[in-house]
Amino acid sequence: MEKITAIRGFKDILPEDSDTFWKVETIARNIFKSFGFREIRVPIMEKTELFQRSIGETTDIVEKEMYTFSDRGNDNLTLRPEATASIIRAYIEHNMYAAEQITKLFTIGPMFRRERPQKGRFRQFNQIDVEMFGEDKPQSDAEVIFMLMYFLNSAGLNNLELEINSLGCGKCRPKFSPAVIDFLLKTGKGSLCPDCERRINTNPLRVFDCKVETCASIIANAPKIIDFLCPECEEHFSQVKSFLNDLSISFSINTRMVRGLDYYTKTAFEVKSTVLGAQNAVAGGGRYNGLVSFLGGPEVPGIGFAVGCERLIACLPDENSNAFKTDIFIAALGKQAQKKAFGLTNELRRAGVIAEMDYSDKSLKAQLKKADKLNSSFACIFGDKEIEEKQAVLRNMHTKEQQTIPVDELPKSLIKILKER
RNA sequence: GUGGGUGUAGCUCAAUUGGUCAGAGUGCCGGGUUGUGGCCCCGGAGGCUGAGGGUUCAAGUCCCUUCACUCACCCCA
Repeated sequence: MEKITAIRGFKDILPEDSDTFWKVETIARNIFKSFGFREIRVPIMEKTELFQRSIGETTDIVEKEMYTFSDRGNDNLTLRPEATASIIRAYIEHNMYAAEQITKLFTIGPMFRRERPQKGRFRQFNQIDVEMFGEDKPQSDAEVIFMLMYFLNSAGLNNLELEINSLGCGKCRPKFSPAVIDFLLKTGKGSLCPDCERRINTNPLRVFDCKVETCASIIANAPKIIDFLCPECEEHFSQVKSFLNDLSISFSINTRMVRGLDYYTKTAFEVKSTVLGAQNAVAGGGRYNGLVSFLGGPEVPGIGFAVGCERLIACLPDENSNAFKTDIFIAALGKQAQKKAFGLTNELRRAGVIAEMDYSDKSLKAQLKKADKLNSSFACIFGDKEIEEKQAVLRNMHTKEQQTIPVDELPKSLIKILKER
């Protein structure tokens, strides 16, 4: 029989790693809460149209990475490649903008992108996603970035680089794009890499991101977005920088950072780790002031970011040994003891004690071996003999010290000892 | 989608120019006398050498195909 394996790029998160995910998510929830963000859980699938409209028809995500299919009712559906679109959809659908001026939301869960897997990149991966609606003040940009950095540091990340940029708005971008295209056609024609030649027509701003050396050297002299910002965007950007400085957040300005999704305006930012390899972006985000209305909602500004959980965990120093610990192992010897121990073990568990036993009536030696393997702090030796003498033995597995406990006080005194240690 | 690397016991890896090559360590199970774990010693289970085809007297070892994993490009978290 041929064995069935998981889908390519889809990973099982095994118990050892699951603990780490749990820790990271808990830190996120607690920190976000203190900034006033509340959790929203949105579906994993949406109508394809939602992503096409929000992310942009010509982006790589929409063009070739989405898991899109028709279901049995011929509805055109897509497994979400990111969370922002779904959250905005929910925000509009439930008229959340009417209930309050500012809405702060976050969600945690899996995203799907059909890319070629590599280090730090999977087809199903988890993101922690944060969105804030209704506020356009530069403080909010700084607040969100500050919260992100605070979270990443709290999760245990150290070697991080924060890069920010401004992408302008609907007023300044139309002036900038033609300037870039013009420059590329004049200066770069023929010397750009094939990908960039193509980008001139499809998405000229992306040329800025190219890593090919010849392209990079050409682009070094290209017009910069920040030189084209309208007075409003310029003021906003300088305020953001100023507030970040006030919050002691160090950053660098990357005028070539453009980000892959079409909807960003004004502030864009990215957090990179130096220890990850090629896929070094741990988190990224930005402002998207036109998107809510573009998706059918009111004119409400928004800003948000996403953190890649797998990438975050990948750059965590791997000291955390998530060894499973057991409080007590009940070593039952004999038929009668087995029967009573079964009740005892479950009684202990009901009291919140991590208790284990063995059902096969093995030798005491084998059972203690098992207790040791389970990383048990204590072993309770509980045989027919102990029942006879009405005294069970409690063995401390670290110190080897043993004490006797009256059998008829059994669950109670064990719970007491274990809770008080 | 494109390119490179890799695929041998649960895990990490060995197997001279194709010729007893199917191994080691670790892990797992058991034992080292009567009811006391970790160390040590001994024993045991466990592999159609990723899959399919070909060359050969003979193939983990060569060739082809395929699948998977992995790294990089592309793009992004």
